[in-house]
Amino acid sequence: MSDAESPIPGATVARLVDYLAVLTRLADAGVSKVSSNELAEAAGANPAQLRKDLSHLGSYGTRGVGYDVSYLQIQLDQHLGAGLDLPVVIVGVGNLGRALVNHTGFSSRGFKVVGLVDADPALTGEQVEGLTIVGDAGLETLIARTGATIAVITTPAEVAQQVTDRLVASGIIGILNFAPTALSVPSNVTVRKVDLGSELQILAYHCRVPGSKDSLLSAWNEQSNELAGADPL
Amino acid sequence: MSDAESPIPGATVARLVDYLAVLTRLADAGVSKVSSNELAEAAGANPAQLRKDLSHLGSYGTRGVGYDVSYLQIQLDQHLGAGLDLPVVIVGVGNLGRALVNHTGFSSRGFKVVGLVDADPALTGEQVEGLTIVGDAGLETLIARTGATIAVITTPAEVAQQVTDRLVASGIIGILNFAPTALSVPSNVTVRKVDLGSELQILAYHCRVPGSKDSLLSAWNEQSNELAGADPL
DNA sequence: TGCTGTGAAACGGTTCACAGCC
DNA sequence: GGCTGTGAACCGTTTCACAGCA
Repeated sequence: MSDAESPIPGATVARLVDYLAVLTRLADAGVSKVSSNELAEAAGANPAQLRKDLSHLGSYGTRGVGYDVSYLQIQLDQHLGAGLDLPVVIVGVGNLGRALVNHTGFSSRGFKVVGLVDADPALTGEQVEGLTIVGDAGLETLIARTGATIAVITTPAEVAQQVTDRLVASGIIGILNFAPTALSVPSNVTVRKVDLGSELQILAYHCRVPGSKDSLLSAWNEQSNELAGADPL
Repeated sequence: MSDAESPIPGATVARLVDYLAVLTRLADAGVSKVSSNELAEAAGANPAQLRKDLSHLGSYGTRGVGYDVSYLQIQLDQHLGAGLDLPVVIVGVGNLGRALVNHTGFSSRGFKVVGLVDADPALTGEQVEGLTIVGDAGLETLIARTGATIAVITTPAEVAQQVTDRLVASGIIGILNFAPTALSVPSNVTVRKVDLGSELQILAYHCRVPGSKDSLLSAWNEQSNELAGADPL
């Protein structure tokens, strides 16, 4: 079903991306068929959910058999709009920014970093992975020249909003925000936030609580309680 | 309400972490009172949701007035178990791993990177931010010595599962996984996955679709349709 | 009066169970 | 028989509307 204009649930999209990654790996490994069980396990999902997810795009499997790996891969590619080599600019060339320039996960999924911007004059002109870092003032020109529509922000939180405003004014419509601050943008612009500190903190919370009693993490709490002013929980 | 044993909804936990970050910033700026409107806006949430979220931990506000910034900050700290300087080890000292060692968002939220592991013999012994990189074989010893219970994996996907197995066997109960692969762990271990490539791809999808027609991103599609293999710049 | 705290309704997403097809 | 596709039940989350309190 579902050939109308993509009403794909947001949560499903996130998983489709994972399925696609697994399919690509399987195809490279020469595997030609998968069942929903196998694919779901490899992607860390459950089979019923995978089938439900796929049912939002169409019926690409064969009952009693499974899915043809490369066929399903192509279908997901199309639905997700992958394989385009979309140009991306990175604003903020600190440690994280530099790590992302080299990140293989970007290129392997159809993105190409085409520009780097950093406000620090000491960095202007420096070469990173074949790209020349552009100064603050060059942001607008860079975007116009490269035709980038997606930007990654890895600046300090304090300047993230101003950078955002200039990106949006320059035609950027998608922002991946690593700065630990909320960004306000017009409704036609999409922001996705990734806060690495938050991720760790959320993880730590889930370690503390769900393990029925206190989970092993409380071992550390007790250990550090010797000279702790506050008590946990 | 809710003084029983923390049945805090998972989705709420993620936001509480953000509220806490904003509160910390406000406290540093000398602000002493916030309303749910202000706090929600600063954290990128909506006021009703914020109040609902907070109601899971207790009644820490004053009706008709708002919240006392530092008091609420302390309460969130306690409920989230923050402020403990939890020791964390990073396995895989590539570009991303190095960026995380220096990441201020870790230390500011109560985590301390206490160890680095990398299988590349060329890196063994190298100093990064005052820490000496330990070889593959030293993983177990490092964890025992530092008492770390949380690990960050930034290795290639191919070795992530073996690394995980050894981490778990060494007593690690929380893993932040940056490798683009699903990890299987015993039920007492919590894994949180962050796939940077996926994040970009999900962002790109949301840019393509929701903008009613085709959104500006299709401008790039058309532009690149002139010659299929053409690349920007 | 104004803002918090919260039941209750509405929503979206997940899980279940089985019909449908190979 | 086996595995996909999918309606229907289930569950968690969000939103709403207003009661409760300074």
